[in-house]
Amino acid sequence: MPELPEVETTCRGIAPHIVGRSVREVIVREPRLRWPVPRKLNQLMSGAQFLSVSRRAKYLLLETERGIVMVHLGMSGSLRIMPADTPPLFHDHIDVVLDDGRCLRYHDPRRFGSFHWLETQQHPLLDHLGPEPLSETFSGAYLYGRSRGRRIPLKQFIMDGKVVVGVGNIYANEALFMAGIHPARAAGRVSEMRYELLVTAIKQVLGDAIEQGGTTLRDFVGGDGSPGYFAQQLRVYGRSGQPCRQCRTALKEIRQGGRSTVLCPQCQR
DNA sequence: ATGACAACCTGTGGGC
DNA sequence: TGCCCACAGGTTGTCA
Repeated sequence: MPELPEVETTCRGIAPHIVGRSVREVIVREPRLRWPVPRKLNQLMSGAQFLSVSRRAKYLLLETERGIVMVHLGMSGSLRIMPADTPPLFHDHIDVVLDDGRCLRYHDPRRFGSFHWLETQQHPLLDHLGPEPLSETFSGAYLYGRSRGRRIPLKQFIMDGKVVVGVGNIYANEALFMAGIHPARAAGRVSEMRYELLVTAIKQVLGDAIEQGGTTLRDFVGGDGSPGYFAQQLRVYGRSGQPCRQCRTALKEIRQGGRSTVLCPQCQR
């Protein structure tokens, strides 16, 4: 479900509901996520007040006065605010019950997501992450420099979190189309000028998707329950075989690193 | 260091 | 209608 825009939408959606609130209790119904959920989460968090909500890569950082809850939504995770007495559905694995009678509920059928407790801002999973795609340091010159000597296909290169975070399969496809570059081109053989175009495209597509509240595929909804509206604007993702919006050529689908890539063989070289 | 690939898990949709 | 396989928005770990 979530790529960076969906995580950012969740971040903005839940923040107003939890900042300033205190934790009444934490209910862990299913601790077997990507990594085991700490058994002591309830003990650690009960009574603590939330100070801020932020995002690093696709991790949500829920800061309390005692420590930070680091949440990843994996492929199918979501966080919603709802009345604490709402009967849990199948796959509603964790409730963070608040002092106002509501709760932050974590739902994740595939259990690829995670909950960590951090005593400080430091964590091994955050150590080797690349720059944020919407930051100043993520530039054409940066990508060009990082790509020299690399033979990896360009799409896999920009989806590598050590290079840049937050570019998932949907938006990698979209950005490469927007920049007019073939996804299978070796990263090390792309010019600096084309990397400038690509970086501009990545920033634009992510920024637009965030503005629209993320891409609704299947049942994604933001923290307040409202759907995202970006799906209707997708240029190539999910449109294999359909005509390119620019040249009407049939879009082609290939597989890269086990993920599907959709491209226009005419517009992307 | 790099790149290829399996692994984690459930749900869904297409083809037969 | 029902069964089986392939695939789905992510990331880590292992191996050559």
